[in-house]
This record gives sequence, C-alpha cells and structure tokens, in this order.
Amino acid sequence: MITLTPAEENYLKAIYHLSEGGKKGVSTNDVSAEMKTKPASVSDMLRKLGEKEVIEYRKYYGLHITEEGKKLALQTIRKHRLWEVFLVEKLKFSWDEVHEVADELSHVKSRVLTQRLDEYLGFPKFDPHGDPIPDEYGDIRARPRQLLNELDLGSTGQIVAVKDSSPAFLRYLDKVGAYIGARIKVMDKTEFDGSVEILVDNKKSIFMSKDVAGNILVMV
Amino acid sequence: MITLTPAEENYLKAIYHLSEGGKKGVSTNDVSAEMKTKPASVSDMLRKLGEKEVIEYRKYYGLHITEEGKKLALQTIRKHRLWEVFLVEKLKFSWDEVHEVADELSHVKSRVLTQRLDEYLGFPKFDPHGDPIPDEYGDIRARPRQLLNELDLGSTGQIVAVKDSSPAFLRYLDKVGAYIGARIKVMDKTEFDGSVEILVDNKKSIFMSKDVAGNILVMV
DNA sequence: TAATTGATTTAGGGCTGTCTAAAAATAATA
DNA sequence: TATTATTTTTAGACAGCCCTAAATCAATTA
Ligand SMILES: [Mn+2]
Ligand SMILES: [Mn+2]
Ligand SMILES: [Mn+2]
Ligand SMILES: [Mn+2]
Repeated sequence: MITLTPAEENYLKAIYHLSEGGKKGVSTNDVSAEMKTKPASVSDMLRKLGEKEVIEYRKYYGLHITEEGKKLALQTIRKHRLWEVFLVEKLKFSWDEVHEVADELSHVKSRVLTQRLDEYLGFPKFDPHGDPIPDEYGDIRARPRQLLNELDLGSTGQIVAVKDSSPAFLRYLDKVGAYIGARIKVMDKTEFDGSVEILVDNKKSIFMSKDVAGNILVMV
Repeated sequence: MITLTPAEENYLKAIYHLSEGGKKGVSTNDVSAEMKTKPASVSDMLRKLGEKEVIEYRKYYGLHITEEGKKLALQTIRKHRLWEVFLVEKLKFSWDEVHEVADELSHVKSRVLTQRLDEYLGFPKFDPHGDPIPDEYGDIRARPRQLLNELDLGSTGQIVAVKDSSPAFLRYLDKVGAYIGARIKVMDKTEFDGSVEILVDNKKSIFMSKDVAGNILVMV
C-alpha cells in the first residue's frame, strides 16, 4: 500500500491537473509554477514520487503520471471537492472561501470519514465550482463543456463550471450575477476584443470581457 | 499572535489535561507517558513551548501551563470536541471511533470554520463522551460530577461522562447498555472488590467492576 | 558544430519532530 | 553524608520539506 504525505498528495494533485487533456509530459518548471515552490524543491519531490511509482520520472525530461498515481490523485481530489460541498451546503461558506480550508481537510486520513461524508452530502456529483467529484473508485461523471467565449452568437446553454476558482474571480461572478446552473444565451459578440454579452435566466443581461468568458464553462 | 504547529498543539493539550485538578507542576515523564514520545523528545518540545510562553518551564523541575497556554489549549480542545460531535451526530460514527479522526480535524486552521461548525451543530455544550465544550472564549460549562464507584448505596443520578475514552472501554459500555444520559441507581455495592450493581433507566440491572465504575462520571 | 541560453539537478543548509545513547542533575537510600 | 537510582537533558542522527547558490545538462542559435 502506497501512502503519501500531505505534501506529496498536493504535488500529485497538481501533477494530475497539469496532465489533464494533453498526453505530453509535465516539466519540473510546470510543477514549480503550479505549486509555487522552487524548481530545486520540485526536483527533490519528483525523485520521491518516482520512487513511490506514482509518476514515471526521467531526469531532465519531465514526468508522466502513472495509473496508480492517477488513482491516488483522484482520491485526494474527491476529498477536496466533497469538503468544498460540505462547507458551502452545510456551513454556509461562499464558494470563494472554501478552497484553502478544503485543502487542509482533504488531508485527513480516514476512508470511513470520506465515505460517510459523501453519504451525508447525498453523493454529490459536482463541487461548488462545477468540478466533478470522483466516486470512491475514482470514476468521474464527465460533462461535455465549452468555454463561454467560444460559443456562437445566439447559442444557449447552462453555466456548469468555472476554470478559475480564485476568490477574486468568484466574487466578480457573484457581483455580476453569474452562477453555476444559470441558463444563458449569447446575445452579442465583439470580434475586436472578444467580449460577449449574455442573457442570464432570460432576465438579466451581462457584459463580459474575453478573460472572464474564457473562464466560464457552459454545457450546451 | 502566538501560533502553534499541530505537534505543539497536541503537546499543549496533553499538558492542559495533566494540569487539570492539581496545581502542582507537570514533569517531563508525565508528558512523555501521555504523548507516547520519548522523554528526550519532550525536553526538546518543552523548551520550544517555554520560548513561546505557553508554559513556564524550569529545567529539571517540570512546568506550569500559563494563562495564554490554557487559552490556546482550550481552543484546540474546543475544536476536537466539536468535531467529535459532528462525527457522531451527523456522520453516524460511534463514540468509540471518533477520537483519532477528530484529532486530525482539530488542527485545521480556520476561525470561521470552528464558529460555523459550532453553529451548525447547535452550539453543543458536551461532546459524545460527556466532556464539556469550551465556548469561543474558552469558557467551560462545568457540571458537578462524581465517580460512580464512590456513590452511596441507593443513590440515583445520571451518567454524564466517561473518564476513559478508549475504544475498548466505550465498546464495553455499549455492550452492557450504559450510555451518556442514562439514569442510574446504585442497587448494591460489594466492599470486597469495590464492584457495584446499578439499575439503568429503572429497567436494566448491570454489574460493574470497580475499574469500570471508576471510569464513569455521574451527576447526582 | 560550437557557443550560448535556459531548464534542471545537485550541494548544502535551516527548521520541525522524532529517535537512541550518553551525560548530567536531582532524588532516594544506606 | 556518600552512594546509588531515577529523572531529565544534551548530543548526534535522520526524515520531511523547503530554500539559495552552484553545477550540469539539453536545446537553441549563430
Ligand atoms: Mn478547490
Ligand atoms: Mn472546487
Ligand atoms: Mn477525543
Ligand atoms: Mn471526547
């Protein structure tokens, strides 16, 4: 049985996210940027993760996450997202306040705790930011999603997730009235700057810069 | 602002418990036994806690906890007991399963989290083992309690807490049908071995060794 | 292809928290 | 009180996780 320290779990989670989509390797500097630790520290950690065989690591050539690594990363992600749901649904945290606390909570080691929490929350499938929650086997219910800024004029859909979960961005969305679950329609697109105008719930019109729209995921 | 590492918090909590009741000092070996770490490690930690002024430490002569130390210890105890309530009340853990998990949870650093959790649980005053939960200012609602084995024949009362919270002891209580809140009456006492017979909720009769009765606290 | 640039690793060090073995101080006892 | 026993501290080591500075490797460019 492989066991990881909290720091190792955090690195592996970061590596998992960096590996998503592209099947090309992940570099030391990638991890360094994601984790906000120095490349020297990353090299050290990669060696350890390589020894534990959760990544395949070739010095100077980056890494690939292994199947075992994915499994473990998904366990940590599962816990993180379940705690985020708990904090928002039960303790009335707002969605921009939960990330750090959930991170700490997610390192608590107890299989039973995770299962009972999941059950208590009613087996939620998505976290407050719309990200899917892996089940106990690491299976994820994927949803086809598109970036809001890439939608055609006139198309409709539903906001299902955000790419950027920073408090600043989330509070901005709160302010303008965008939220997970909102039904939207693209009313206008400006070629020049990539900004869009969307109608929310057939009621409210919102203007959004390309930067903002590019961080909103929509299910068409 | 003094901040403590998880390990320091654990030591301070142990020291707080060792200081309860008696106003005589606490020795290195006392702490060592409580924490299950070697005396050498304890010496090291006492030096650190002394520097942070949460204890008053004199080499070779033991320590006294300071007012600041008590405050911090009570914060940790508060979190520990709130999480225990959460685990039992909400996640359906049994009272013998919660201690370790609650210990991990109690080190999560977030004032807001503790307050919201307290609120969510309805500001409970006692944990699943009957121990009082300090409020956010560290105030404890004390209950006058007596050891069951010291009660007079014929006296009645209510089980309010257990001194020993080990899984083995708690499971034994479950088995014989003793629980926090149970109304009891002392039906018989055997001088010879200190064992007692009690009637629970005017229904069930239970025989208890002195060892067991000496770990049950009763409010008369 | 040789030199330069940029990415990555290694070396060495700090801090925390634990340990064992040895030294030192205090307490108990003869 | 002198000796012995017990308690406590110090010394030195190691593991985890981070850092800076220096060395090394690989990729780019002239
Ligand atoms: Mn998060
Ligand atoms: Mn999230
Ligand atoms: Mn406990
Ligand atoms: Mn308890």
